[in-house]
Amino acid sequence: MTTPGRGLHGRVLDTLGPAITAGEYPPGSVLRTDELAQGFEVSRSVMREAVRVLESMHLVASRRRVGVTVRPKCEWNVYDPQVIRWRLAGADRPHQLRSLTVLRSAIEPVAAGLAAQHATPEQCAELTECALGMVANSRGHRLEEYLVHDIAFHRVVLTASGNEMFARLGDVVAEVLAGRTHHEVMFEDPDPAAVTLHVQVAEAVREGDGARAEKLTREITVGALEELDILAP
Amino acid sequence: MTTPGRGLHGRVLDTLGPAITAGEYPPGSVLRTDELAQGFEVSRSVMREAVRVLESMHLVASRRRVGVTVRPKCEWNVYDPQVIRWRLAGADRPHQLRSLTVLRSAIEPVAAGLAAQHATPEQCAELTECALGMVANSRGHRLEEYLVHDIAFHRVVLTASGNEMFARLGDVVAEVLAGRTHHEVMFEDPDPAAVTLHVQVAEAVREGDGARAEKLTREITVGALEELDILAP
DNA sequence: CCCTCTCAAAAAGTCAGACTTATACGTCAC
DNA sequence: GTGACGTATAAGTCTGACTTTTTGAGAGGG
Repeated sequence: MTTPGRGLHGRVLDTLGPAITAGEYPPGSVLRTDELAQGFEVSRSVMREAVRVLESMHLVASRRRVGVTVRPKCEWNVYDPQVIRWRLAGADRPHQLRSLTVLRSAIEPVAAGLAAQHATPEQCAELTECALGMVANSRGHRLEEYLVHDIAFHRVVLTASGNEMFARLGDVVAEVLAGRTHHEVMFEDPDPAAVTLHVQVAEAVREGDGARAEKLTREITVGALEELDILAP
Repeated sequence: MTTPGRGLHGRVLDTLGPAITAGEYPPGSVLRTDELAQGFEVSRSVMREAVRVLESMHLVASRRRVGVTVRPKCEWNVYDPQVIRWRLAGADRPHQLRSLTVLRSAIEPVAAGLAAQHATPEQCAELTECALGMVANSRGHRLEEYLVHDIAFHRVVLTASGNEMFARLGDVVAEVLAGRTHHEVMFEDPDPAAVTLHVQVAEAVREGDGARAEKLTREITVGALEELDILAP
């Protein structure tokens, strides 16, 4: 994804980050830098850099004379893409997937509404292309090809919204969509109704109809919520 | 806010972070670790730790034989609370405040709807208390006292939603509300209509009326958007 | 003239060891 | 029991030497 082996401290993080986010060390656990360095067979400098990164993610707090203490889950920087990836890779996956899907359901409709106002002609064309790609791969178990276009579609919408906070959620949405295709439901072809909705969103954005784009996107995200059995009776 | 002087590397970040997020180094600029270390009069170890943190925020990328290059704005981890604080403290403030207010307008209504379903009796009580505090301080230039209750109110709503992603936006909303009171409009007493809306949201949540809580919160956020002249004609 | 291959310089990366500083905790006197 | 004091501990800092990767320049050949 990002960069596999970007230095020794990176490889330490690849092990330590998932371990912490998976809850292997309960909140308040104390780690010693020296012991960790020995355990990973790296120098203290390297281990210190790794700890600094974990600290910047608010996963741990380092205090003199005490050690490196694991912070409670509620203090983590849960929007850090790295943290999201670690959690999606671990036992927390289902819970994380639900949280992110709810987040999507709040963001994407608003983003689509803004995209209808701000999208450039190029972005409109790209959007239409993505929607057509989805249609073309919606039958015959072409799940991977469908996924590529689905991800691209939502990424364009978020970018075209013109809001940098929305735009940066493109990677998160990509992870959620990929996760759904690879590990959850979706054994057969995607819901035809969802495909149609994507085409209609592209239309609405092209026509500058923000209200319609928002409403249609809300229907898409409601579908995503229902797939995960997140709904109020 | 967090911890002022948590080590030398922290003090380096306090200078370097704001400088980068303010755009003082254009994207692609190359910094040398050794030169920076000399400039800040710290050892290379300390400077390396600082660079590692900036790297984990995707503000810079470190490559051998090249140096530490500043990444383009669109790649930054803009949800990192530290990055948000740095940007709010710099020249980017107005733009950042708008982005975050739009984000609020997408998140908070949905969060309020969920809070109506999931809020504990304690949270309902706390919410009512906050709303009453806002009413009590809505007249007579008691802006600071009003702000405290306003922040607490929105924090409770986000927490009570039961979604960890929403909950972690409490700090962001606090920054936005504080920013509005301290640096933007709001020279006189807050809008009475907004105060009433908060009281009604507390009611709706207490009664478990998610749809009403969502709708009322949407009115609140629309008001916030209008204050910043963000609206479509 | 252009292309490729080689090589050396440059900057990050790694390591080891010594030293400093803050602080939790135990001890002792009161 | 309460307070002041001292000590052990683990993080923090600094330094200097060494390694590794990568780029860009220059040599050589087509």
